[in-house]
Amino acid sequence: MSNLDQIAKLAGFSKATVSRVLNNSPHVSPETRDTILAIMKQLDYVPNGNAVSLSKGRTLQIGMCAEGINEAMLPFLNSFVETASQNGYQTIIYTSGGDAKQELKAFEELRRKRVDALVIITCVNDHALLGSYCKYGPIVSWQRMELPEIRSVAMNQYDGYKLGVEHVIEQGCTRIANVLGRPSSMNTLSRLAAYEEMMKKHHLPIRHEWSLTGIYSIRDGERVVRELLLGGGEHPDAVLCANDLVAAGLLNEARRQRIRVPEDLAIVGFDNTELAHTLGITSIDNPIAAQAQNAFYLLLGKLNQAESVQQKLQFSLVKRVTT
Amino acid sequence: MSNLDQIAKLAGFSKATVSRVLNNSPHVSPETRDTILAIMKQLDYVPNGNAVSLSKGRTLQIGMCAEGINEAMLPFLNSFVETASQNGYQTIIYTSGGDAKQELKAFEELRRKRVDALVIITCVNDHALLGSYCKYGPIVSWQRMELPEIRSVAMNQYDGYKLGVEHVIEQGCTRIANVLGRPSSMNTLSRLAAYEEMMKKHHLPIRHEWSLTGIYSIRDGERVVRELLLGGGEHPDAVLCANDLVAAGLLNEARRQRIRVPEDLAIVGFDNTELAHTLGITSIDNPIAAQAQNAFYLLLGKLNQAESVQQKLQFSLVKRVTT
DNA sequence: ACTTGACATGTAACGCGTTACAACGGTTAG
DNA sequence: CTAACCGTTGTAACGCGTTACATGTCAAGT
Repeated sequence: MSNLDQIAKLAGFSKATVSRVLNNSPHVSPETRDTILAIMKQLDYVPNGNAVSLSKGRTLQIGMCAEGINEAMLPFLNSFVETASQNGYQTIIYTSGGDAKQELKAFEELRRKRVDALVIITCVNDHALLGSYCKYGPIVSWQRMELPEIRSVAMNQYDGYKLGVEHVIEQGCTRIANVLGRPSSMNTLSRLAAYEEMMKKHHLPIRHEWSLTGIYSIRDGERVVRELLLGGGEHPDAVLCANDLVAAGLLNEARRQRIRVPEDLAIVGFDNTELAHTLGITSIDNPIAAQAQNAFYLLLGKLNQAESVQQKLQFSLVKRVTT
Repeated sequence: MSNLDQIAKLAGFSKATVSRVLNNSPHVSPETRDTILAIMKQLDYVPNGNAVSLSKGRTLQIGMCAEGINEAMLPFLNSFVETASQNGYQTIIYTSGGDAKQELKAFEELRRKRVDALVIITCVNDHALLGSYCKYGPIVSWQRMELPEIRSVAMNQYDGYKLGVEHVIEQGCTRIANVLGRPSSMNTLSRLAAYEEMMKKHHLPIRHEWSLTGIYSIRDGERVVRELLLGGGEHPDAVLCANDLVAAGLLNEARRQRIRVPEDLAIVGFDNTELAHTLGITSIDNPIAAQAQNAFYLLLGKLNQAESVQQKLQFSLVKRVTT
């Protein structure tokens, strides 16, 4: 492995000049540049990334912190990685598996200068703890955050959810259930608030036992059918789901149980993923890719780009066969 | 930001001793250790990751190179990231979007010592070019590789595919179609070979126009219905799909076109993902998570673990409602 | 009493680029 | 003819830990 010193000696210049060539400094004569480039090519030289990071004080790496990678976050992940890559940044994935200790390691990497910034997909630790890492570098969250110092690219779920509630009401549904994710998250609270407001507006009854939380996956969605639709007494005639995965599980299990969709049960997903398209699930479109771009530009402090992306950010409802 | 020098001065010891404390060297007296630890805590010190990587000559980071992240690779991705994390390694995602230049950047990161090793999910560049990077660090591929020097954790698709072909023949199908991925990849060739062998064995006709390639996604799967099942003349009565995504698209579009599954058409997926479970697609189970673990241990040169994982590596067929 | 060795700690070089500042030769303005 | 300046290149310190080797101390072994 050759290093900068060797290049300098062979070329007959100082390290500084070689470094200038590497960094495209204008203060190098064309002949010198050519000479040095030739030697570098000859020795098959590339600068050591760690040395560069150490002396420059930045790594061009951004950490992404999540419990695990699932279908729901793929659009965000892909869009973020791509945007970062276009700007010369790489993305490191930290998964915690829901373990706070493990997640903390990701935060520490910011302090240790292994990454220049952090994107938080999910945060298991206390938000205040996360906030205490803000002094080590920029942090942006996809989720809504309680802490003002951590910026978030999440949109107010309130508006999106209202679209869904309004839609099923227009379809003639009156017994509307909610299937939600993390119990006390801002998302869940916003969605519930939207639900209650719309129900009140239309003078429909709010049945709290029809709002389930802690539902995330396909399998969770299947379980919901039993809990919500198979017991005795009255059943909902519409379910708004935490995401399309849940909607898919619900749809599938409902059909297996001979519940007719949408005649007996309307189902609305969230995020409008490929899966919703495939299964024909009505879903609330959430411009996730644009949020990811925003996240990146916010981290870089390039607000202008983020603002220009902002315009794309609004919910819409895509009607398919489940409503 | 405090550094090791400051800790050493404040504690009244040399840098070397402080470093020993950081690295849990046994050659430090307990009192010294306590003193130094106390100072470190007081100054809120953590060692700079880049400096550590530079002097140790390794980063504890592994690069993962793919065209983009999709559902099909999530089990691999998650399993790999988790295994790596348990062993103190982090995973950096490089996506190329199918661009060879972009992919090359990922390879370069190995040479530049930004990552200690590489896992290749898909390789757009010439395999020989990838091979030329072997001298910079360990490389393992998920895909089968033409080059012997690059190890692969892919299983021989031949065996798995045979299960699928045999299964649909047992179900009474005789006009069997293949829907495959990358045209000339080893996977595709193996699968075709398995198909031809089984068809010959059962004296069934091989119709080359029923083997499509370049099909990867849900939408591709939907398209296949038009190409394979809607024209005039004879149609296949079974389709083996490149993966579960394709199977899902195919199933969905087939139903939309009033083709009865499995009566008129049997569908078999590949990989046995969550999606196959959800949609009730018969699928060939591919122990992807175990392959990912293998990949990691191969990279580390810890063959023993890899071998112990090896036992789990065999295909099986999971029958569901599409056959 | 003397060697041998274990243990604790220090010294200094090393890994590899980057960059502030200095220096040198030559040009141009006054 | 000189001061001011530009372009080119070098010097040396810096970013921050790690580690091979050296040194000093004290106890066990003979």
